[in-house]
Amino acid sequence: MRLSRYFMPTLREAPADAQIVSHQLMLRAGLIRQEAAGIYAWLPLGLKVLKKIEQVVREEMNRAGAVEILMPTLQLADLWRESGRYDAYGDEMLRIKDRHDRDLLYGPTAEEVVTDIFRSYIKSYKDLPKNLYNIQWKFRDERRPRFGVMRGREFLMKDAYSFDVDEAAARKSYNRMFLAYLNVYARLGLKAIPVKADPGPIGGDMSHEFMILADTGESEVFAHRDLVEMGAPGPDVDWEGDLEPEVARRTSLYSASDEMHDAARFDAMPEDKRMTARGIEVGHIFYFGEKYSKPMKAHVTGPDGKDVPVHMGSYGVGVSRLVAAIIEASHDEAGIVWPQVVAPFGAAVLNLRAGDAGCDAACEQAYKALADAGLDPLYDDRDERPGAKFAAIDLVGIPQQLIIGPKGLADGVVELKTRATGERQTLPLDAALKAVIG
RNA sequence: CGGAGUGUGGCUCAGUCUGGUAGAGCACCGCGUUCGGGACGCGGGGGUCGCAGGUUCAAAUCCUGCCACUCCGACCA
Repeated sequence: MRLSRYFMPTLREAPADAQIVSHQLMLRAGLIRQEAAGIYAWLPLGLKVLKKIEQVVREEMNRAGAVEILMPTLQLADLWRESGRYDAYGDEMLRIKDRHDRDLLYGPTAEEVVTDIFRSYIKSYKDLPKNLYNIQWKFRDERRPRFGVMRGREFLMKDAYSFDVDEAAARKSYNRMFLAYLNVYARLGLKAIPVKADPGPIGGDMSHEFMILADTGESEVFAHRDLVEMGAPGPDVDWEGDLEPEVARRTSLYSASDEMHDAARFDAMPEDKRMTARGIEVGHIFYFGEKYSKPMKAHVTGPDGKDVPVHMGSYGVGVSRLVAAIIEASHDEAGIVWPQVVAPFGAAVLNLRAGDAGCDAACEQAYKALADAGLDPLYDDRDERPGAKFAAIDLVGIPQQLIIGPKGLADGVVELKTRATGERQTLPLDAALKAVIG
Protein backbone atom coordinates (compact mmCIF):
# COMPACT_ATOMS: atom_id res chain seq x y z
CA MET A 1 0.00 0.00 0.00
CA ARG A 2 1.23 3.43 -0.95
CA LEU A 3 0.73 5.75 1.98
CA SER A 4 -0.06 8.63 -0.38
CA ARG A 5 -3.20 6.76 -1.41
CA TYR A 6 -4.04 5.21 1.93
CA PHE A 7 -6.20 6.50 4.76
CA MET A 8 -4.09 6.67 7.89
CA PRO A 9 -5.04 9.79 9.80
CA THR A 10 -2.43 10.14 12.53
CA LEU A 11 -2.53 12.81 15.22
CA ARG A 12 0.42 14.52 16.80
CA GLU A 13 -1.41 15.07 20.04
CA ALA A 14 -3.70 12.73 21.91
CA PRO A 15 -7.31 13.87 22.22
CA ALA A 16 -8.04 14.99 25.75
CA ASP A 17 -10.77 12.38 26.21
CA ALA A 18 -8.34 9.51 26.12
CA GLN A 19 -6.94 8.54 29.51
CA ILE A 20 -5.11 5.28 29.08
CA VAL A 21 -2.20 4.77 26.76
CA SER A 22 -3.86 2.25 24.45
CA HIS A 23 -6.80 4.57 23.88
CA GLN A 24 -4.49 7.50 23.22
CA LEU A 25 -2.37 5.51 20.80
CA MET A 26 -5.36 4.03 19.01
CA LEU A 27 -6.64 7.53 18.36
CA ARG A 28 -3.24 8.99 17.49
CA ALA A 29 -2.35 6.15 15.15
CA GLY A 30 -5.70 6.43 13.43
CA LEU A 31 -7.03 2.99 14.35
CA ILE A 32 -10.43 4.07 15.59
CA ARG A 33 -12.74 7.03 15.73
CA GLN A 34 -15.27 7.50 18.47
CA GLU A 35 -18.84 7.93 17.25
CA ALA A 36 -20.57 7.89 20.63
CA ALA A 37 -19.76 6.82 24.16
CA GLY A 38 -18.36 3.31 23.88
CA ILE A 39 -19.07 3.10 20.14
CA TYR A 40 -16.26 3.28 17.61
CA ALA A 41 -15.68 3.25 13.91
CA TRP A 42 -12.70 1.13 12.91
CA LEU A 43 -10.40 2.92 10.48
CA PRO A 44 -8.25 0.98 7.99
CA LEU A 45 -5.30 0.33 10.28
CA GLY A 46 -7.47 -0.66 13.23
CA LEU A 47 -9.59 -2.90 11.08
CA LYS A 48 -6.54 -4.71 9.76
CA VAL A 49 -5.34 -5.45 13.28
CA LEU A 50 -8.80 -6.50 14.39
CA LYS A 51 -9.06 -8.93 11.48
CA LYS A 52 -5.64 -10.40 12.21
CA ILE A 53 -6.49 -11.04 15.84
CA GLU A 54 -9.80 -12.49 14.75
CA GLN A 55 -7.98 -14.86 12.42
CA VAL A 56 -5.64 -16.11 15.14
CA VAL A 57 -8.61 -16.75 17.39
CA ARG A 58 -10.43 -18.52 14.57
CA GLU A 59 -7.50 -20.79 13.76
CA GLU A 60 -7.05 -21.84 17.38
CA MET A 61 -10.76 -22.47 17.83
CA ASN A 62 -10.85 -24.63 14.72
CA ARG A 63 -7.77 -26.50 15.84
CA ALA A 64 -9.46 -27.31 19.14
CA GLY A 65 -12.48 -28.71 17.36
CA ALA A 66 -14.91 -25.80 17.50
CA VAL A 67 -17.01 -25.03 14.44
CA GLU A 68 -17.65 -21.52 13.24
CA ILE A 69 -21.12 -20.14 12.57
CA LEU A 70 -22.41 -16.59 12.43
CA MET A 71 -25.39 -15.62 14.51
CA PRO A 72 -27.37 -12.41 14.07
CA THR A 73 -26.73 -9.30 16.10
CA LEU A 74 -30.48 -8.80 16.49
CA GLN A 75 -32.29 -11.47 18.43
CA LEU A 76 -35.90 -12.20 19.23
CA ALA A 77 -37.02 -11.32 22.72
CA ASP A 78 -39.15 -14.45 22.82
CA LEU A 79 -36.06 -16.65 22.97
CA TRP A 80 -34.85 -14.74 25.98
CA ARG A 81 -38.26 -15.07 27.57
CA GLU A 82 -37.84 -18.84 27.28
CA SER A 83 -34.60 -18.79 29.23
CA GLY A 84 -35.96 -16.27 31.67
CA ARG A 85 -33.24 -13.78 30.95
CA TYR A 86 -35.32 -11.17 29.12
CA ASP A 87 -36.48 -9.63 32.36
CA ALA A 88 -33.40 -10.60 34.34
CA TYR A 89 -30.84 -8.91 32.13
CA GLY A 90 -31.66 -5.33 32.97
CA ASP A 91 -30.67 -2.05 31.40
CA GLU A 92 -27.49 -3.37 29.84
CA MET A 93 -29.59 -5.01 27.19
CA LEU A 94 -30.46 -2.77 24.28
CA ARG A 95 -34.10 -3.42 23.50
CA ILE A 96 -35.57 -2.61 20.12
CA LYS A 97 -38.97 -2.85 18.46
CA ASP A 98 -39.45 -3.58 14.79
CA ARG A 99 -42.21 -2.14 12.57
CA HIS A 100 -44.58 -4.87 13.70
CA ASP A 101 -44.04 -3.81 17.27
CA ARG A 102 -42.20 -7.04 17.91
CA ASP A 103 -39.61 -7.04 20.70
CA LEU A 104 -36.04 -7.50 19.55
CA LEU A 105 -32.75 -6.95 21.24
CA TYR A 106 -29.17 -6.36 20.19
CA GLY A 107 -27.42 -9.46 21.48
CA PRO A 108 -25.14 -8.97 24.48
CA THR A 109 -24.30 -12.69 24.20
CA ALA A 110 -25.78 -15.64 22.37
CA GLU A 111 -26.60 -18.58 24.65
CA GLU A 112 -30.26 -18.45 23.68
CA VAL A 113 -29.70 -18.28 19.94
CA VAL A 114 -27.09 -21.02 19.87
CA THR A 115 -29.23 -23.23 22.09
CA ASP A 116 -32.14 -22.69 19.75
CA ILE A 117 -29.98 -23.67 16.77
CA PHE A 118 -28.63 -26.70 18.58
CA ARG A 119 -31.99 -28.06 19.72
CA SER A 120 -33.46 -27.82 16.23
CA TYR A 121 -30.98 -30.29 14.80
CA ILE A 122 -29.22 -32.35 17.43
CA LYS A 123 -31.26 -35.12 18.98
CA SER A 124 -28.82 -37.88 19.91
CA TYR A 125 -25.94 -38.23 22.34
CA LYS A 126 -24.06 -39.78 19.44
CA ASP A 127 -23.80 -36.36 17.82
CA LEU A 128 -22.00 -34.95 20.85
CA PRO A 129 -19.80 -33.27 21.69
CA LYS A 130 -20.43 -30.14 19.67
CA ASN A 131 -18.82 -26.76 20.01
CA LEU A 132 -20.20 -23.88 17.98
CA TYR A 133 -18.68 -20.45 17.99
CA ASN A 134 -19.00 -17.14 16.27
CA ILE A 135 -17.12 -13.89 16.07
CA GLN A 136 -19.75 -11.22 16.11
CA TRP A 137 -20.47 -7.74 17.42
CA LYS A 138 -22.14 -7.55 20.77
CA PHE A 139 -23.79 -4.67 22.53
CA ARG A 140 -23.97 -4.13 26.25
CA ASP A 141 -25.28 -0.78 27.33
CA GLU A 142 -22.67 -0.25 30.01
CA ARG A 143 -23.44 2.30 32.67
CA ARG A 144 -20.05 3.77 32.15
CA PRO A 145 -18.14 2.96 29.01
CA ARG A 146 -14.50 3.98 29.24
CA PHE A 147 -10.94 3.46 28.13
CA GLY A 148 -11.74 3.34 24.43
CA VAL A 149 -12.41 -0.13 23.08
CA MET A 150 -11.24 -1.63 26.37
CA ARG A 151 -14.70 -1.13 27.75
CA GLY A 152 -16.92 -0.17 24.88
CA ARG A 153 -20.63 -0.71 24.62
CA GLU A 154 -20.30 -2.26 21.20
CA PHE A 155 -17.50 -4.81 21.02
CA LEU A 156 -16.37 -7.74 18.93
CA MET A 157 -16.46 -11.00 20.80
CA LYS A 158 -15.62 -14.56 19.96
CA ASP A 159 -18.15 -16.64 21.83
CA ALA A 160 -18.08 -20.43 21.75
CA TYR A 161 -20.66 -22.79 23.20
CA SER A 162 -20.11 -26.43 24.01
CA PHE A 163 -22.77 -29.13 24.21
CA ASP A 164 -22.17 -32.41 25.99
CA VAL A 165 -24.14 -35.31 27.31
CA ASP A 166 -23.04 -34.96 30.91
CA GLU A 167 -20.77 -33.05 33.22
CA ALA A 168 -17.79 -35.35 32.74
CA ALA A 169 -17.95 -34.86 28.99
CA ALA A 170 -18.49 -31.11 29.45
CA ARG A 171 -15.29 -31.01 31.45
CA LYS A 172 -13.40 -32.32 28.44
CA SER A 173 -14.88 -29.58 26.29
CA TYR A 174 -13.93 -27.08 28.94
CA ASN A 175 -10.37 -28.34 29.00
CA ARG A 176 -10.07 -27.99 25.23
CA MET A 177 -11.07 -24.35 25.41
CA PHE A 178 -8.86 -23.74 28.42
CA LEU A 179 -5.77 -24.84 26.52
CA ALA A 180 -6.87 -23.30 23.22
CA TYR A 181 -7.16 -19.94 24.94
CA LEU A 182 -3.60 -20.13 26.19
CA ASN A 183 -2.49 -20.83 22.64
CA VAL A 184 -4.40 -17.82 21.33
CA TYR A 185 -2.74 -15.42 23.72
CA ALA A 186 0.69 -16.90 23.19
CA ARG A 187 0.38 -16.50 19.44
CA LEU A 188 -0.58 -12.88 19.96
CA GLY A 189 2.67 -12.36 21.82
CA LEU A 190 0.96 -11.96 25.18
CA LYS A 191 1.74 -13.37 28.58
CA ALA A 192 -1.53 -14.72 29.83
CA ILE A 193 -2.49 -16.53 32.98
CA PRO A 194 -5.73 -18.28 33.86
CA VAL A 195 -7.22 -17.21 37.16
CA LYS A 196 -10.06 -18.83 38.97
CA ALA A 197 -13.28 -16.95 38.48
CA ASP A 198 -16.52 -16.88 40.36
CA PRO A 199 -18.35 -19.94 38.96
CA GLY A 200 -21.76 -18.45 39.66
CA PRO A 201 -24.81 -20.46 40.65
CA ILE A 202 -23.52 -23.74 39.18
CA GLY A 203 -20.56 -23.86 41.51
CA GLY A 204 -17.67 -26.20 40.96
CA ASP A 205 -14.23 -25.32 39.66
CA MET A 206 -15.04 -24.76 36.02
CA SER A 207 -14.78 -21.05 35.50
CA HIS A 208 -11.63 -19.18 34.62
CA GLU A 209 -10.75 -15.73 33.49
CA PHE A 210 -7.69 -15.14 31.39
CA MET A 211 -5.63 -12.16 32.33
CA ILE A 212 -2.89 -10.79 30.17
CA LEU A 213 -0.07 -9.16 32.00
CA ALA A 214 0.51 -5.48 31.33
CA ASP A 215 1.85 -2.82 33.65
CA THR A 216 -1.20 -0.67 33.03
CA GLY A 217 -3.74 -3.46 33.63
CA GLU A 218 -6.93 -2.68 35.49
CA SER A 219 -6.80 -5.40 38.07
CA GLU A 220 -4.14 -6.84 40.28
CA VAL A 221 -3.30 -10.51 39.87
CA PHE A 222 -1.41 -12.86 42.13
CA ALA A 223 0.14 -15.99 40.74
CA HIS A 224 2.74 -18.66 41.09
CA ARG A 225 5.65 -17.61 38.92
CA ASP A 226 5.88 -21.02 37.23
CA LEU A 227 2.41 -20.51 35.81
CA VAL A 228 3.64 -17.59 33.74
CA GLU A 229 6.83 -19.28 32.70
CA MET A 230 5.01 -22.44 31.74
CA GLY A 231 3.42 -20.63 28.83
CA ALA A 232 1.05 -22.20 26.36
CA PRO A 233 0.82 -25.89 25.48
CA GLY A 234 1.37 -25.15 21.79
CA PRO A 235 -0.36 -26.48 18.70
CA ASP A 236 0.68 -30.10 19.16
CA VAL A 237 -1.88 -30.84 21.81
CA ASP A 238 -3.78 -34.07 21.23
CA TRP A 239 -7.20 -32.44 21.27
CA GLU A 240 -8.98 -35.77 21.29
CA GLY A 241 -6.85 -37.13 24.09
CA ASP A 242 -6.96 -36.65 27.85
CA LEU A 243 -6.22 -32.99 28.49
CA GLU A 244 -6.83 -33.14 32.22
CA PRO A 245 -3.13 -33.50 33.21
CA GLU A 246 -2.15 -30.56 31.03
CA VAL A 247 -4.89 -28.40 32.54
CA ALA A 248 -4.21 -29.62 36.05
CA ARG A 249 -0.55 -28.67 35.76
CA ARG A 250 -1.78 -25.12 35.56
CA THR A 251 -4.85 -25.06 37.74
CA SER A 252 -2.93 -26.65 40.58
CA LEU A 253 -0.69 -23.59 40.77
CA TYR A 254 -2.00 -20.62 42.63
CA SER A 255 -3.45 -17.70 40.68
CA ALA A 256 -6.16 -15.20 41.49
CA SER A 257 -7.31 -11.71 40.72
CA ASP A 258 -7.77 -9.36 43.66
CA GLU A 259 -11.42 -10.22 44.32
CA MET A 260 -10.71 -13.97 44.60
CA HIS A 261 -7.30 -13.58 46.24
CA ASP A 262 -6.44 -15.83 49.15
CA ALA A 263 -3.55 -14.09 50.87
CA ALA A 264 -2.84 -17.01 53.18
CA ARG A 265 -2.37 -19.46 50.33
CA PHE A 266 -0.32 -16.96 48.39
CA ASP A 267 1.98 -16.19 51.29
CA ALA A 268 2.49 -19.90 51.90
CA MET A 269 4.34 -20.17 48.59
CA PRO A 270 8.11 -19.70 48.49
CA GLU A 271 8.87 -16.02 48.14
CA ASP A 272 10.66 -16.32 44.80
CA LYS A 273 7.58 -18.01 43.35
CA ARG A 274 5.15 -15.26 44.35
CA MET A 275 4.32 -12.96 41.52
CA THR A 276 2.14 -9.88 41.73
CA ALA A 277 1.28 -8.10 38.51
CA ARG A 278 -1.30 -5.99 36.74
CA GLY A 279 -3.66 -7.76 34.39
CA ILE A 280 -6.32 -7.15 31.78
CA GLU A 281 -9.13 -9.61 31.45
CA VAL A 282 -9.36 -10.82 27.86
CA GLY A 283 -11.22 -14.07 28.17
CA HIS A 284 -13.69 -15.88 30.35
CA ILE A 285 -14.75 -19.49 30.16
CA PHE A 286 -17.33 -21.28 32.20
CA TYR A 287 -19.48 -24.32 32.53
CA PHE A 288 -23.11 -23.74 33.35
CA GLY A 289 -24.62 -27.19 32.95
CA GLU A 290 -28.32 -27.24 32.20
CA LYS A 291 -29.02 -23.59 32.87
CA TYR A 292 -30.28 -22.94 29.35
CA SER A 293 -30.83 -26.44 28.01
CA LYS A 294 -33.41 -27.22 30.65
CA PRO A 295 -35.78 -24.27 30.25
CA MET A 296 -35.22 -24.21 26.49
CA LYS A 297 -35.63 -27.98 26.20
CA ALA A 298 -32.38 -28.66 24.42
CA HIS A 299 -32.48 -32.38 24.98
CA VAL A 300 -30.69 -35.33 23.46
CA THR A 301 -31.56 -38.96 23.75
CA GLY A 302 -28.99 -40.83 25.79
CA PRO A 303 -27.75 -44.42 25.37
CA ASP A 304 -30.49 -45.60 27.69
CA GLY A 305 -33.19 -44.18 25.42
CA LYS A 306 -34.07 -41.38 27.79
CA ASP A 307 -33.96 -37.66 26.97
CA VAL A 308 -31.59 -35.50 28.99
CA PRO A 309 -30.86 -31.78 28.85
CA VAL A 310 -27.40 -31.16 27.41
CA HIS A 311 -24.60 -29.78 29.53
CA MET A 312 -23.28 -26.52 28.21
CA GLY A 313 -20.37 -24.20 28.63
CA SER A 314 -19.54 -20.89 27.08
CA TYR A 315 -16.22 -19.35 26.21
CA GLY A 316 -15.64 -15.71 25.40
CA VAL A 317 -12.71 -13.75 24.03
CA GLY A 318 -12.92 -9.98 23.74
CA VAL A 319 -11.45 -9.58 20.28
CA SER A 320 -11.77 -5.80 20.07
CA ARG A 321 -10.51 -5.48 23.62
CA LEU A 322 -7.46 -7.50 22.64
CA VAL A 323 -6.42 -4.74 20.24
CA ALA A 324 -6.17 -2.36 23.19
CA ALA A 325 -4.72 -5.01 25.47
CA ILE A 326 -1.88 -5.77 23.06
CA ILE A 327 -1.05 -2.07 22.89
CA GLU A 328 -1.10 -1.81 26.67
CA ALA A 329 1.36 -4.69 26.78
CA SER A 330 3.50 -3.50 23.90
CA HIS A 331 4.25 0.17 23.33
CA ASP A 332 6.93 2.77 24.01
CA GLU A 333 7.31 6.56 23.98
CA ALA A 334 7.20 6.65 20.20
CA GLY A 335 4.03 4.64 19.82
CA ILE A 336 2.71 1.15 19.28
CA VAL A 337 5.02 -1.85 18.97
CA TRP A 338 2.96 -4.49 17.18
CA PRO A 339 3.91 -8.14 17.40
CA GLN A 340 4.52 -9.32 13.84
CA VAL A 341 1.42 -11.56 13.76
CA VAL A 342 -1.04 -8.72 14.25
CA ALA A 343 0.88 -5.82 12.72
CA PRO A 344 -1.30 -3.97 10.21
CA PHE A 345 1.58 -4.07 7.75
CA GLY A 346 4.46 -6.50 7.96
CA ALA A 347 7.05 -4.00 6.82
CA ALA A 348 7.42 -0.39 5.81
CA VAL A 349 9.50 1.31 3.15
CA LEU A 350 10.41 4.89 3.98
CA ASN A 351 11.38 7.05 1.05
CA LEU A 352 13.31 9.85 2.69
CA ARG A 353 13.42 11.92 -0.49
CA ALA A 354 10.33 11.29 -2.55
CA GLY A 355 10.91 12.70 -6.00
CA ASP A 356 14.61 11.91 -6.06
CA ALA A 357 15.11 9.49 -8.93
CA GLY A 358 17.55 7.26 -7.08
CA CYS A 359 15.43 7.05 -3.94
CA ASP A 360 12.25 6.46 -5.90
CA ALA A 361 13.80 3.64 -7.89
CA ALA A 362 15.28 1.90 -4.85
CA CYS A 363 12.04 2.24 -2.91
CA GLU A 364 9.94 0.90 -5.77
CA GLN A 365 12.25 -2.07 -6.02
CA ALA A 366 12.03 -2.70 -2.27
CA TYR A 367 8.28 -2.22 -2.21
CA LYS A 368 7.76 -4.72 -5.01
CA ALA A 369 10.08 -7.29 -3.48
CA LEU A 370 8.37 -7.10 -0.10
CA ALA A 371 4.94 -7.24 -1.70
CA ASP A 372 5.93 -10.26 -3.80
CA ALA A 373 7.15 -11.93 -0.62
CA GLY A 374 3.70 -11.52 0.87
CA LEU A 375 4.76 -9.11 3.58
CA ASP A 376 2.02 -6.60 2.77
CA PRO A 377 4.36 -3.59 2.95
CA LEU A 378 3.39 0.00 3.57
CA TYR A 379 5.34 2.37 1.35
CA ASP A 380 5.66 5.92 2.64
CA ASP A 381 5.96 7.68 -0.69
CA ARG A 382 4.65 11.00 0.58
CA ASP A 383 6.46 14.25 -0.05
CA GLU A 384 7.19 14.73 3.62
CA ARG A 385 10.29 15.42 5.61
CA PRO A 386 12.17 12.41 7.01
CA GLY A 387 11.33 13.24 10.61
CA ALA A 388 7.62 13.16 9.93
CA LYS A 389 7.97 9.75 8.30
CA PHE A 390 10.00 8.26 11.13
CA ALA A 391 7.50 9.53 13.66
CA ALA A 392 4.46 8.27 11.77
CA ILE A 393 5.80 4.78 11.09
CA ASP A 394 6.99 4.38 14.67
CA LEU A 395 3.65 5.62 15.96
CA VAL A 396 1.69 3.04 14.01
CA GLY A 397 4.24 0.42 14.98
CA ILE A 398 5.32 -1.30 11.78
CA PRO A 399 7.76 -4.05 12.88
CA GLN A 400 10.35 -3.85 10.10
CA GLN A 401 11.32 -0.53 8.55
CA LEU A 402 13.40 -0.16 5.45
CA ILE A 403 14.76 3.37 5.44
CA ILE A 404 15.99 4.55 2.08
CA GLY A 405 17.54 7.97 1.64
CA PRO A 406 19.95 9.79 -0.63
CA LYS A 407 22.85 9.72 1.83
CA GLY A 408 22.79 5.97 2.22
CA LEU A 409 22.24 5.33 -1.46
CA ALA A 410 25.33 7.40 -2.28
CA ASP A 411 27.25 4.76 -0.33
CA GLY A 412 25.17 1.95 -1.79
CA VAL A 413 23.37 1.17 1.48
CA VAL A 414 19.99 1.46 3.17
CA GLU A 415 19.00 1.19 6.80
CA LEU A 416 16.93 -1.61 8.30
CA LYS A 417 15.29 -0.80 11.59
CA THR A 418 13.47 -3.18 13.90
CA ARG A 419 10.68 -1.34 15.68
CA ALA A 420 10.61 -3.50 18.79
CA THR A 421 14.29 -3.22 19.66
CA GLY A 422 15.20 -0.01 17.88
CA GLU A 423 18.11 -1.92 16.38
CA ARG A 424 19.39 -0.53 13.08
CA GLN A 425 21.54 -2.19 10.47
CA THR A 426 23.17 -0.44 7.56
CA LEU A 427 23.54 -2.70 4.58
CA PRO A 428 23.04 -2.93 0.81
CA LEU A 429 19.44 -3.02 -0.37
CA ASP A 430 19.60 -6.64 -1.52
CA ALA A 431 20.95 -7.78 1.82
CA ALA A 432 18.35 -5.71 3.67
CA LEU A 433 15.55 -7.25 1.62
CA LYS A 434 16.94 -10.68 2.28
CA ALA A 435 17.01 -9.95 6.00
CA VAL A 436 13.38 -8.83 6.04
CA ILE A 437 12.01 -11.51 3.77
CA GLY A 438 14.10 -14.22 5.39
C1' C B 1 -27.11 4.86 38.95
C1' G B 2 -24.49 8.37 42.91
C1' G B 3 -20.50 12.16 42.82
C1' A B 4 -17.27 15.58 39.96
C1' G B 5 -16.13 18.04 35.47
C1' U B 6 -15.94 19.62 30.30
C1' G B 7 -18.31 21.35 25.57
C1' U B 8 -14.74 27.55 21.43
C1' G B 9 -12.10 25.60 13.26
C1' G B 10 -9.65 18.55 12.30
C1' C B 11 -6.28 18.28 17.22
C1' U B 12 -4.33 20.79 21.87
C1' C B 13 -6.01 24.95 24.33
C1' A B 14 -6.62 30.61 25.67
C1' G B 15 -10.71 34.01 26.00
C1' U B 16 -16.00 33.29 30.26
C1' C B 17 -14.85 35.59 36.72
C1' U B 18 -15.40 41.68 35.02
C1' G B 19 -20.83 41.26 28.34
C1' G B 20 -18.45 45.40 23.56
C1' U B 21 -15.63 43.32 15.95
C1' A B 22 -13.76 35.13 17.98
C1' G B 23 -7.79 34.11 19.18
C1' A B 24 -2.87 31.06 19.45
C1' G B 25 0.01 26.59 18.31
C1' C B 26 -0.36 22.22 15.38
C1' A B 27 -2.95 20.45 10.96
C1' C B 28 -4.76 22.26 5.85
C1' C B 29 -3.98 25.40 0.84
C1' G B 30 -0.31 28.57 -2.33
C1' C B 31 4.79 30.31 -3.23
C1' G B 32 9.86 30.04 -1.85
C1' U B 33 13.99 28.19 0.99
C1' U B 34 14.79 23.37 2.99
C1' C B 35 15.22 17.88 3.61
C1' G B 36 18.31 11.22 8.06
C1' G B 37 13.96 11.85 13.90
C1' G B 38 7.18 15.59 13.48
C1' A B 39 11.73 22.50 9.52
C1' C B 40 11.47 27.95 8.32
C1' G B 41 9.59 32.53 5.89
C1' C B 42 5.59 35.08 3.45
C1' G B 43 0.54 34.78 2.02
C1' G B 44 -4.30 32.24 2.63
C1' G B 45 -8.90 29.24 3.80
C1' G B 46 -11.81 27.28 7.66
C1' G B 47 -15.49 28.31 13.75
C1' U B 48 -23.64 31.33 13.79
C1' C B 49 -18.27 29.39 20.60
C1' G B 50 -22.99 21.81 22.11
C1' C B 51 -28.60 22.98 21.44
C1' A B 52 -32.98 25.89 22.74
C1' G B 53 -35.03 29.79 25.28
C1' G B 54 -34.31 34.27 28.31
C1' U B 55 -31.93 39.05 30.15
C1' U B 56 -29.53 43.21 27.51
C1' C B 57 -28.56 48.56 22.98
C1' A B 58 -25.06 44.35 22.75
C1' A B 59 -24.00 37.35 24.92
C1' A B 60 -18.59 32.48 23.76
C1' U B 61 -19.12 35.42 28.40
C1' C B 62 -24.94 36.40 32.64
C1' C B 63 -29.75 33.25 33.74
C1' U B 64 -32.99 28.76 32.78
C1' G B 65 -33.77 24.14 30.48
C1' C B 66 -31.98 20.25 27.53
C1' C B 67 -28.17 17.30 25.03
C1' A B 68 -23.41 15.18 24.50
C1' C B 69 -18.81 13.64 26.28
C1' U B 70 -15.03 12.65 30.19
C1' C B 71 -13.37 11.28 35.10
C1' C B 72 -14.13 8.82 40.28
C1' G B 73 -17.27 4.96 42.61
C1' A B 74 -20.64 0.19 42.49
C1' C B 75 -20.94 -3.84 37.90
C1' C B 76 -18.42 -6.23 33.46
C1' A B 77 -15.56 -9.71 27.10
